[in-house]
Amino acid sequence: MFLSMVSKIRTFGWVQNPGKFENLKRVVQVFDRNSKVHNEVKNIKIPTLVKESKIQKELVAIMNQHDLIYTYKELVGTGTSIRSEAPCDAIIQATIADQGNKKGYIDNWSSDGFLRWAHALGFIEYINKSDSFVITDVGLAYSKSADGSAIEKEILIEAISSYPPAIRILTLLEDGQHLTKFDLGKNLGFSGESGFTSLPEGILLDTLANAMPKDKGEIRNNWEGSSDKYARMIGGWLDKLGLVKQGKKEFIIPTLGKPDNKEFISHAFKITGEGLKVLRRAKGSTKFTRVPKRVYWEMLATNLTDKEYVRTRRALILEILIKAGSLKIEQIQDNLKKLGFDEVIETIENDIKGLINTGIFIEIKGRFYQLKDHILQFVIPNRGVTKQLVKSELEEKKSELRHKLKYVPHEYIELIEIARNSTQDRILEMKVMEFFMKVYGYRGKHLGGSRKPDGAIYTVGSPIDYGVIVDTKAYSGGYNLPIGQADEMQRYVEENQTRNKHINPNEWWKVYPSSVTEFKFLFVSGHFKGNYKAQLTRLNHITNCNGAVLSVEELLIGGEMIKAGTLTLEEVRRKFNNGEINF
DNA sequence: TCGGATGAATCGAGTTGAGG
DNA sequence: CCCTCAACTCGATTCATCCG
Repeated sequence: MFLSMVSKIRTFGWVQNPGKFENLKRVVQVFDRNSKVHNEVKNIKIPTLVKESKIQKELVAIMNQHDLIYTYKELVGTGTSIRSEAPCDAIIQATIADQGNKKGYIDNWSSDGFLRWAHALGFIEYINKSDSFVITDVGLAYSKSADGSAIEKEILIEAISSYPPAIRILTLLEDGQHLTKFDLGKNLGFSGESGFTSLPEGILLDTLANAMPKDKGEIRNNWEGSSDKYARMIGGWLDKLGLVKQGKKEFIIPTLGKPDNKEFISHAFKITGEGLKVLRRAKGSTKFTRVPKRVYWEMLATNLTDKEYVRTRRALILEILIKAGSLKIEQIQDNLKKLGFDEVIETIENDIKGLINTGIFIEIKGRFYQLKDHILQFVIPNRGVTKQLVKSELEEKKSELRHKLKYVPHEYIELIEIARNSTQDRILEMKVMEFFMKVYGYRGKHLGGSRKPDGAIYTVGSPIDYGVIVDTKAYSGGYNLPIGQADEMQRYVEENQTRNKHINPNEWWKVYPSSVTEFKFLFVSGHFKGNYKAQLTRLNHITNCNGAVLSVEELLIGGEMIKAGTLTLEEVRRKFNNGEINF
């Protein structure tokens, strides 16, 4: 590994859209001047699809160069705000037809996906300083292999064997289990952190079981985190190569009056015999017989606020492990500190778990960590001394919590980040409900959907059993509890008081058993600001019901105290005083 | 369902314009 | 008039679910 100056920070290694190997091959062949596809794209596709003549001429000209080196921009191009109207302005866009062949080309995001795919499999190589790509020897061999030939398949299997996330999926399936994309997604990459969202399967199945039949298809289609999607796509590739077999998985999820109710998830996978063989070879019996793994700095975090810092930290941990045989966690910590990264042990452990979940074999024996893989050399970009990598406040807070929380599973620490990301509302909603049930020990349900609160929880066997109507909100700047949201809560509290089917036919309040007679309301978000207090007081006066707001950080701390036995749900009950709950 | 498709959040380079 | 630097603009990048 060596440092290199760069200007662009890109993301590689995690592929969202592409699924067809035929299209992958076309993309690789664009880099092979002797291929048919190269000529087709240059002479037919680009001239007909790229309307802007300046761009058209430029793209044809670079495809006519002697050495085919394309920049990211030339390959991927750009989009517009109304994406379906974005003009074709790049090579990969023109190389692949869209679904239904309406426009004749794909958009920049899918083009980016194909680029990442070809790069992840080692068919093209990234040149940092010019932000461009060239074909590799393996890529050229793939390009030249006959379609559908044994050689082609061999090349693809070899390539996927050195792509860590694919090996991770095979490893998770190794003992023959039938796992869904959610099982896999939860254990893939830096799962849980921003950029690696995974939906809690239990909550999803429960929501599915309790949904109206007409809504089930939509839930099954649309409820999917990024990690779940990565898992689904990798599973799909492996299925095509015969290494896993995709088949739906059924679950018995009892609902009210239907104790044997069945639900299914279509995206589930089992390893095949051939898959096991490939996995054994990828693992090898010694470091030297293992298939070398392609790891990139650009895949060590994706959507994180602090991705540059975190990627470099993770890359350095890997580098430390590559250089040493076997190290204690404290030794890794010391080494990192010498490199300017002062981190608590739990952060390093968390990073190593993420590296393992990315498909890198790191053995943990007692207190010792040892890298079992042969990692191909990769570049850690260096943005120069002017831009020092500094830990952000958010990273600081997360590492503090990693240190503090002994009982709460650390995957929940990412709620701190998720709660600030307004695009992750659904994940936050589901995870918070899961947390209340799994960690606090409340009973209840994630509800969601129209005219229902996000969740309803309650106690059983407390001195005074009570129910809480929960609303969550992911918000970047601090949540001020706008009046619209408060009004919505007012409606839920009142619906629960009157319980009139004609007012709300979905009767969401049926979650609460008759033993629960006291109710609270609660808003959960990253942090609160503005006049949330006035809204809480107003709600309390109108509904005669006590409520509160709860920050995600306090949610975690409360969960820790419950697990440690220093807080009870009865004590939590007394904290609903129309203000912010602090433990 | 499969294989992308979509609107949007965010980030950072470039532009503007107030202050000196 | 020219320089500095923060505020703001706008295009590029990357989701996190969505969907024909």
